[in-house]
Amino acid sequence: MKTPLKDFTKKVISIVKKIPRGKVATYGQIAALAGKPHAARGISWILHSQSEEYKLPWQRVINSRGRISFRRKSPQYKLQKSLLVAERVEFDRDESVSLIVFGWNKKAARKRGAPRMFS
DNA sequence: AGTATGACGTTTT
DNA sequence: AAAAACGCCATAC
Repeated sequence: MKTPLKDFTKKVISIVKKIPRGKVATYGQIAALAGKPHAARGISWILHSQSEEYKLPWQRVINSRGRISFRRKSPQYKLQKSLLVAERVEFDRDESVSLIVFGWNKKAARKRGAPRMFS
């Protein structure tokens, strides 16, 4: 047995599991919901190491810009994108998701406004 | 205890 | 606007 997970981590796990199908949340948003608004980085560790163990819908967690946080060519990027597309999440041509439309909790989208669709 | 890693976020160059 | 710097947090070793 590994070291018991901290409350924060368990909280994060339970929150991630609550993200509805077809919606996405950001790392910072989850961290905030778990009580540590600045632990976005910690979230990445959790998803990286515990997603299999706890069957987390890790694909529904993206960064604050509404984009997938992997390099475009990586297999993980393609996997995540296909999983999301399968849930009816749409990507615009900049490979970004509108947090206004698909964000689980709209507050995250608020802050920064919708990702610029054209530039 | 100090360093390294991880899928981040915000501010400053 | 793009890139770098900085800050932040949880684990592994």
